[in-house]
Amino acid sequence: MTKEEVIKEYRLREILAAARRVMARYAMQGTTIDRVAEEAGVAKGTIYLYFSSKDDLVHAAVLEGLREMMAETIRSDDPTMAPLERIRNLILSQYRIEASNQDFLKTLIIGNSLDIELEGAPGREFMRVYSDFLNFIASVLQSAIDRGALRPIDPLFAAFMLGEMITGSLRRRLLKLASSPLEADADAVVELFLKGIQVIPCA
Amino acid sequence: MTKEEVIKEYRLREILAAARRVMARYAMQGTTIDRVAEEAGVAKGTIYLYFSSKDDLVHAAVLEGLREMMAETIRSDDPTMAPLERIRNLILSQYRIEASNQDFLKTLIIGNSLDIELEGAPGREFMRVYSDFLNFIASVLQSAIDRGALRPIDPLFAAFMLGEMITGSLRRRLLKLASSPLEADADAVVELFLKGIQVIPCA
DNA sequence: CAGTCAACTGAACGTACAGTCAGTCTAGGC
DNA sequence: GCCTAGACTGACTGTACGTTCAGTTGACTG
Repeated sequence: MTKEEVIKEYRLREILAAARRVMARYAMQGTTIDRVAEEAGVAKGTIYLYFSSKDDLVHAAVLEGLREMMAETIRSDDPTMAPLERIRNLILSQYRIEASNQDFLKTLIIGNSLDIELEGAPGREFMRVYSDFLNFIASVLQSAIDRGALRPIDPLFAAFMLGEMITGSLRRRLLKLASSPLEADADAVVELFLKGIQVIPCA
Repeated sequence: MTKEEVIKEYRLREILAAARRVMARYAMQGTTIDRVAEEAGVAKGTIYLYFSSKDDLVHAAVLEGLREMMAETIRSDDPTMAPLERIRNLILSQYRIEASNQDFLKTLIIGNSLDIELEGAPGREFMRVYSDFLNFIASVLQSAIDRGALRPIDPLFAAFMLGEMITGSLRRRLLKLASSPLEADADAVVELFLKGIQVIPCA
């Protein structure tokens, strides 16, 4: 990589990071090119040297954020753990990761959000990244099923619902409907996901 | 109520209904006062006789939509049912209701969404309505706990998570990640909520 | 040191809308 | 049948913001 390429790469990162900070601070509506340019310390026009449009920039920034979070979750996986422990560990990790990105996530899961067309290149890109992640979680669940630790539930369904439960639990915090410590919250999700709410009958 | 009041009330309903149709069709970004006016068959200025701003209109329309759906769920409740049957019935009802409003909900749960400040009058109004609903669901769960059908879980937590699971399941459909028949989907949520995914050990 | 070129700048442009208001219409009272 | 109040209209205004592009900068070359 030449020196110029390094600088360009650095600028790109800087603009993406600035975009995410602006999104976290001003929500989607308040995210303007002017603000991102100011935050990144570049002129408005410069942004258009790196991104073809505002949508392009926003999509890239969000995608990057999600990708990082998913990668971090996957990195925290330890395949040598016992199945249930492994799942519990993944849930706690993702919970922690989502919580530490809550300013960024806030603009995605409460208040205003993305304007994305499911059909269309960016939408498909999102779905591809997300599906990869779901497949990873599903494979972990599947291996637990194979080992007899889980009921033979559809692993993709369970993976999706698990994500929704974690995000939902975070949303509950952001809506100020929960004030319990983070760990207690995460444990409650683990418990609910594994055991449900019904009184456990004798199998 | 005088004749004029009846007419004004009718206009108000018409504008709110038009706003919801426009939201469902064009998503939040594409919802303009011009479009709502055209859809309602009134002039732009007329809308400002009934609502003080675009935000005011949008908030009122969304609130009305949510209120109706919640009321319909509550109406479907039958307190004489056995606890688990009663919960199952509520889940299936809400699932059906959400599914039949999916065009409207789509703009709220995927793609772009509301720009609402949690503090501030509209935000507090939303939370009040939503909390009422959660309290209702929680009371149903509590009565099942009292009867020994459910584990002694925090009922407000469970009520919230249940809502997230149902909405999440609908989101999965909207994202085209599920194509199973609606009933099968709803049943899977019931099952997951009640029993979790773990193999049921002998109590 | 002059010349070249790509990166960068930010004033200016165009547009899409929210919101306004002078004017029109109509129903009901006198 | 005229008058008035207030509901309604829609052309117009103001503005915020995405996008552009003519000009500037500065690093490298010969």
